[in-house]
Amino acid sequence: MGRSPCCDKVGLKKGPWTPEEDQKLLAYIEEHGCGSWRGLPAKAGLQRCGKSCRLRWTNYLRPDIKRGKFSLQEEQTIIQLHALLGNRWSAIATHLPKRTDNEIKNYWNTHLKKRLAKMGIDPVTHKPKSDALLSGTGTDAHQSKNAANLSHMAQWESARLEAEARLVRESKLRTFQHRLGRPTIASSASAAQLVLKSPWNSVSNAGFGDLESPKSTLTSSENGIGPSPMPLAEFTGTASASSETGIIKQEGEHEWKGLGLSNNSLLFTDPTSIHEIGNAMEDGFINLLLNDSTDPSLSDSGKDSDGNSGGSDYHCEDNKNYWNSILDLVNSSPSDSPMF
DNA sequence: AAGCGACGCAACCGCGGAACG
DNA sequence: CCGTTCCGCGGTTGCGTCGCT
Repeated sequence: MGRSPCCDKVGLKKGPWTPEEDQKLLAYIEEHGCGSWRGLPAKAGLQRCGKSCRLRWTNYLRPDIKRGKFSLQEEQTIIQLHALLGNRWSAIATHLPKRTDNEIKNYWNTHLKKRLAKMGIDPVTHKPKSDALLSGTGTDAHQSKNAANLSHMAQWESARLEAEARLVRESKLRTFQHRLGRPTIASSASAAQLVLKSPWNSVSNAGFGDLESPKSTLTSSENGIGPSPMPLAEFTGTASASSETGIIKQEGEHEWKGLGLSNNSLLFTDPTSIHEIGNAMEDGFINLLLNDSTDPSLSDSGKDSDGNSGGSDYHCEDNKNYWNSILDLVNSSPSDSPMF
């Protein structure tokens, strides 16, 4: 249908932004808000296209951006959400207060992806590389059915998170504009508690008894009150090299150490335990789908910190724990942070 | 001290889809 | 319903910085 360019290519500046340009953009947005990006540059006196202005604002100038090193908890959150969502950086960003999707994407590509690769984990599938190869050979009908179910649930969860992300963004925008004295169109989502449920919520009594429903409760940031992000993992910092596991830890990297699941935290017993992530991503769902899962001891809250109950149950437990931790993660409100 | 490659981050590009007339 | 415009997302690139030789 023919698409006009986002801006006239001639006469528009490209490349790094100067402090003067930043100041102009900031001043304009503080004055008028960021309504139409297309018309903004001309009004703000900038020789840039609207796209460039939007990018500069969202990735750099926004006052609610935290810059600098990612915390361990943030790293863990990114990895877990990436396992769930894939390269949906904007959705991931909504669960990381004050981080932009671009920053998360860059951090993933430059740090986390390499780190997982070093640990023998496919950063795309979050499965151990050997398993990733094997997974393509499965011909069993039962297995493929389970995989389809897994995929289906993951798709729903993904779609739900995207919807959440949109609502959070809208809420943040309204908050900012409200603070600028320009209240925008009222939305039913504003200041309201939003509850989005995944479809399998409704079948929890028919086989997902112990699976904490991936229900999200979003509270608008306008009230400025919200629960603190739950701790997700426990790390112990170390700069030592681990020749046994083949993992070379660099300065600033951390050994992922844990003791099982405790108080909504996913804990790894050793660096190799992260290999369980891949299995958990697939097997966790499959187990949940296949098992009766009515054992109340499988719920997060009652989980023993030992986690080494042994035998095949051990894998099963870990997988459930892993998936529950991800669901817990996405259940935590992304809007708990004071955005402005 | 200079050269060179690796790395990290900011910014750009193209596409998909929502919104609107 | 269709065509057009605009926004936002994800992938990619380019350039500055750092560290090694």
